Amino acid sequence: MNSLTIGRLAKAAGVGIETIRYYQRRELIPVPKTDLGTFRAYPIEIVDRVRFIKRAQELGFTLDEIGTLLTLDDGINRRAIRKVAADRLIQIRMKLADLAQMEHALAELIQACGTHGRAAKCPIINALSATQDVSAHPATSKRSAAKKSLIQRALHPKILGD
Amino acid sequence: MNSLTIGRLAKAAGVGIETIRYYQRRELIPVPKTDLGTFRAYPIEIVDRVRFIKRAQELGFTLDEIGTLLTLDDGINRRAIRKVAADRLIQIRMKLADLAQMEHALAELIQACGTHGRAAKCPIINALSATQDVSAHPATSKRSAAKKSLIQRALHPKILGD
DNA sequence: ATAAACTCCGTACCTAACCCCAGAGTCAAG
DNA sequence: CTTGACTCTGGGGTTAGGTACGGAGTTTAT
Repeated sequence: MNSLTIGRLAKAAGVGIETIRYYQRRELIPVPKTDLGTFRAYPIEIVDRVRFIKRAQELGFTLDEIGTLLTLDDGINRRAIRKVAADRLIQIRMKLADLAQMEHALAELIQACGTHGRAAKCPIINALSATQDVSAHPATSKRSAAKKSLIQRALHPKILGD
Repeated sequence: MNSLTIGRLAKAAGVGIETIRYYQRRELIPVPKTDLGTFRAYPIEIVDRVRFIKRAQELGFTLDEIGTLLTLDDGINRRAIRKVAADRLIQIRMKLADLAQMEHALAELIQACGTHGRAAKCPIINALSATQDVSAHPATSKRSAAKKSLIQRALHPKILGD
C-alpha cells in the first residue's frame, strides 16, 4: 500500500482531516480521484507537501504565498522564489519596527503609572485620553485610514495573533 | 446644540458610522435613547471616548482589553489598569522575539539562495521541504541539517506538537 | 457478520473589527 | 412641500485559516 486515506494522511502530516480538505479547496494539494474504491487514495508524497505548507506558515508565509511558492517549485524559478521570500522578509521587518515602537510607548506609560503620584489620573488612561487630533478635516476625507494602518497591520491576527 | 447625530459623531472622532454602531454592539459606548426625535442624540463627550478607543487600538490593545480599560477608568483601579497594560506588553515582547527569529531564519535562507550554485535545489524550498521525522518514507525530499535547525529556532512549539 | 471506525459531501460556524446594502422613516432647506 | 441628505433596523459579507455537524455510505477488526 503506497497510498493513504485522508485520516492517515492527516495524522502523518500532523494536521486535522479538515485541514487537508481545506488545503484541497485552496488548491494547495491535489484531490486524488480513485475509481477503484470510493475512498480517495493519497500518495505518500502528499505528506511532505502538507508539511511544507505547515513549515512555511511557521515562517510567516500566508497560504496564498505558499501557493505561489509551490507552483514555483520546479527548480527553475529561483529568482521568483527569492522574490516571494524577500517580500515576506520586508513585511516581517516592518512589523518588527512597529512592534518595537509599541513596546517602547507602552513600557514608558507603565513606568510612569508606577512612579506617578496617587493624586493625578493614571498616566496610561491619561495618555490614551489625550485629544491629539486624529481627524483633522472632517470635510473631505472618508476616514483617516493612514494612521491606523501601520500599527494595526502589525497587530493583525495570525501573523501576530496568539 | 450640545449633542451630535451618529454621522457627526463619526466624523468628529475620525471613524465610520459603522464603527460607532459596532462599538455600541460591543458595549464600548452607550446607545443614547431619545424619545423626542427618532434620531439618536450623542453627547459630545462620546467623541473623546471613541478617540480613546482608537488610540488604545493603536497601542495594540484589543477591543476586549479596551473594554476592560474603560470600566476601570474610575481613578481607583490603577493597579488593575497597570496589569492590563503589562499583560499587553508581555505579549508584544513575545511577538517581538518570534518575529526576530523569523527574520533571522528567512534572511539567511534568502542569502543562501543567492550565493548557492545553480545546480542544487533552491535552499528556501529545500529548507521548507526538510522532513524532520515521522513514519513515512523519505521518498521525495532530501534534507539539509543546517537549515533544519534554523527553522526550528524560528518555530513556535504549537503546531509541531501534534 | 456485525459493530466500530472511518470517509464523503456540503454547509455552517468561529475570531476581529469592521463594511455594505435595502427599504423605510425623518429632518432641514428652499 | 418637495428634494435630498441623513438615520434607523436588520441582515448580509469580508479576510485567514480553519473547526464542527450531520446523514449518508464503506472498511476493518473481532
